[in-house]
Amino acid sequence: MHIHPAFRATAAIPAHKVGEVAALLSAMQPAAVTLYPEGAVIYAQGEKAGPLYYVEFGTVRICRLTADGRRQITAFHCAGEVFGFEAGDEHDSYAESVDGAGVRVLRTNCGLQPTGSMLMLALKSLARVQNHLMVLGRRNANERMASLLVDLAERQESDRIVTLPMQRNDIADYLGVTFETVSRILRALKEMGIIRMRSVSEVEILDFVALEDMCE
Amino acid sequence: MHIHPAFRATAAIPAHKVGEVAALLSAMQPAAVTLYPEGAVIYAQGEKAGPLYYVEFGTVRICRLTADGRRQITAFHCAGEVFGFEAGDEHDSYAESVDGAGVRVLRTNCGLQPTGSMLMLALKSLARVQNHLMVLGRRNANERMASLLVDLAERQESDRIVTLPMQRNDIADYLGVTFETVSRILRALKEMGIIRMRSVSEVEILDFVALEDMCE
DNA sequence: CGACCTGTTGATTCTGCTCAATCAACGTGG
DNA sequence: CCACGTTGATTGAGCAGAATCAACAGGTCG
Repeated sequence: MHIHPAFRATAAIPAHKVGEVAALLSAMQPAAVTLYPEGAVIYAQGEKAGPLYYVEFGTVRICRLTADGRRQITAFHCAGEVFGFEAGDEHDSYAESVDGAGVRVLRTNCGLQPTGSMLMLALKSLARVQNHLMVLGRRNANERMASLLVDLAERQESDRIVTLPMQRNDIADYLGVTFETVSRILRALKEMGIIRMRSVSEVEILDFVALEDMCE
Repeated sequence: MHIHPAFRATAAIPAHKVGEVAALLSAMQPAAVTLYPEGAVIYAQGEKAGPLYYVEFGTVRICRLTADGRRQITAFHCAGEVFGFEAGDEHDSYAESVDGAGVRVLRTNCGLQPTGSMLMLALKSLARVQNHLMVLGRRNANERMASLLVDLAERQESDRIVTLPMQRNDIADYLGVTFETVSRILRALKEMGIIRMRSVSEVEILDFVALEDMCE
């Protein structure tokens, strides 16, 4: 990853995501895009919460640690999505750039009344997390990987080629498995003729229906 | 369970829960309490969403099913809590009474602007689910059980006696394990001297610190 | 070139699941 | 009152899936 992220082609923001945040964006006079290089912290655990963040390009991971150092990634956020919701006045998760991400701060001016679109976005986050809860609670490793691939395919609006912006370690901590298991599952999916790796971070989906069947 | 739930003593609503929903309750002219007997469906999957619900007494479970019938309980809601948030216009989870629960419908009159307290409650739900995500993704069976016990202890405002309003099956589907494993873990915790069972649904916590250590 | 990092693969271990038996509590009907 | 069926909980034996430990490959960068 020697090309500076700012100079890479920015992922197009999927059409279905533009509408739902347009109101919020215009209402909040978003600041300029800040560029967070790979691995950079956007906000830390324990930091005072408040503003929301809008992903202009790239990918962001939301993480939480256990006392003994195990990490769980609770969400990835791609271009066009909003993150940073917090119930208390402190972040109990932290956010990092996965691959060099451009992020706008949305000033919510906490005093003002929250807009309906803010509630709607919070509910989107809730739905997404609830869905992931199901995956972690009741799915085996194969199914977990399948659901990530389907999820990314939908977000990237392509059922042929899916790009994995994050590395194996991140996938593992998102799916609640080890990175070795991620490797093995990808191999298994290859041997089943469901996917093909074009490169280490590019998956070609050969049988999308099979993937979907695995996750519902 | 031959005593009709309406005649059982209603659980006191913990003090810390009254404040945060008071505004919402008064703003929404809640309807009368509806009594849902054990196992009754409060809303179904696919049903049109809209109203929120306030738990007056008893416990409610929020569930989701996989295509092949596996169930994940994404949340339990106790007296004083609000549930029913949904991102789309249909419920993609369903809600059932665990033990005979009294529930008020909060009419949100969807057209009106959502109140700040509504957002706040949605964020509380989000935080709770994110926390559970961590439990399912990165904790073993013992730690999962411990976190449920600590959670219930806090909600019931007692670090000595915790009542389990739900049965083993429900606990299992909440923790993402089998009900046999729940039994085994309770035995293990007993043998470690951390808990004692006063009855099948009443846990006496002998070493609260040990439990807390197990879940953070 | 050599050090390092990420990813892959193999061997072994172990946690929790599956299958199954047993038990206790409760309700029903003779 | 007792025999019986049902339901939920407990316990055991064996197994499977994923973790752990370890070796190695390929690419990148100093």
